[in-house]
Amino acid sequence: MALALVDEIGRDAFSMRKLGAELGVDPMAVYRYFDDQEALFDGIAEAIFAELDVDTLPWDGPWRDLVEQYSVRLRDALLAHPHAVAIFATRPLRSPAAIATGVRTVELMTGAGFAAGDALRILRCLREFTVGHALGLAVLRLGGRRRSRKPAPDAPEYNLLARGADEADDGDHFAPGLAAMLDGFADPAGRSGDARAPRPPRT
Amino acid sequence: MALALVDEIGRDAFSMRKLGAELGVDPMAVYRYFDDQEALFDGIAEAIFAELDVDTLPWDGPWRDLVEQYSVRLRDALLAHPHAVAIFATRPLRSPAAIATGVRTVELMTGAGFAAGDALRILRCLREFTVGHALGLAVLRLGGRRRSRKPAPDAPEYNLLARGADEADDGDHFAPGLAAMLDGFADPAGRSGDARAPRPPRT
DNA sequence: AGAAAGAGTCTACGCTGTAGCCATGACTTC
DNA sequence: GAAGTCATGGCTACAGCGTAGACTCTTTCT
Repeated sequence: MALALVDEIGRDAFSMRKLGAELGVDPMAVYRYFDDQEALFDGIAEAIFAELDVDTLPWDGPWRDLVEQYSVRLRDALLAHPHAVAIFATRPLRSPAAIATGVRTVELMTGAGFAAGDALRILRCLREFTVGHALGLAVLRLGGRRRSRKPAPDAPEYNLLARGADEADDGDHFAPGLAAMLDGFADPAGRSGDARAPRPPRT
Repeated sequence: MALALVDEIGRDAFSMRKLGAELGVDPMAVYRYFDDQEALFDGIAEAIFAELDVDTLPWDGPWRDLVEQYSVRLRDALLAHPHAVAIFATRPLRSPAAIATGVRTVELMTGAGFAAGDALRILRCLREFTVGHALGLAVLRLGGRRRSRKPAPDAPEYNLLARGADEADDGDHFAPGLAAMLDGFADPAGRSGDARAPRPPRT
């Protein structure tokens, strides 16, 4: 499986020839099933999307729970394949399954009173934040090269950034960020109203 | 200039040899200045960051204006180089200039009452959303291949997603998303009133 | 004067994506 | 059974890639 090989050796080291070798098959045989490497990467993106298992999302609950769950699952699925996040992030993903999920979500949100355009805007924001987060985190975790060499707490150049980095883990801002964005969308005028899921306390 | 060449022919078509040809120089000459292609791409990312011209940001105003301006400028700079967005998004950017900007921003936010860790979390969220947005948009705009073939409004398969896409342009959700996230961070308890008051100290 | 450093060039190696053509076996249609 | 079609995989070959290593030429420092 192409995704597994990318997970193992990374996107840069990946090649059609190695994929063929992994499958015990001539490299050119892969081209029977995919037009070219781009198409194969499209398949990888779809495979990651399939791991979301969108059917088991809380489709019957409030829209906020649904999109929050969706975002968390997407994040987790992406971080499970750090070497493939960039592949996922750099293509549109117009597979029927993805489109169907999008339609279903917009339907649910229009049912909750959103205009279709507004619903789509919110979903795009969430997706972009989630993908951006996963990509940034994957890059950080993989980028083994020269590590950040953060100054020690008693060093003179120990600045606020370093202290902030000590206080904040690399990935623990996703849930707060997601909640903040949803809060902002749910309550755009600052008025409190109907559905406001209780936010998990930060830290 | 490497960035200009990437802008022109795209990242995939880019090669050290073509860069050398563009500069009217032997391809290997580039290796005098950059260890390898990765280091050169690091330089491209730094060049994009330099275009932000962070010194002219509203450093004397409220933190929210600052980070909002910063995000908008980052988005604009990235979208000005659609072929290079993926390059920017897939490396950590630890240049001195970028670190100094981060330190300065965190300083301003702690001055406004934030804990350093919380400030850093907020900045990370904004950066990830911004980069994710620019990347998604660049991919959409460049991905010429099979266009989306959205169904016509009177076609039977004209669904809510298509209607949403008609109502919402590709890129017009960035400002609302940014505002929503900032609203959410400024008013984390969901209570209306004097927004943008930082949270009481954590733990 | 010589030494050292910097800049650019040339060659070569192992790797890449993939076009084109051929071999094989299974299945369909007479 | 015979003949044709089709899916699958193998092999070869080509143009291009990143870059290691050794070389030359020019400028600057002592």
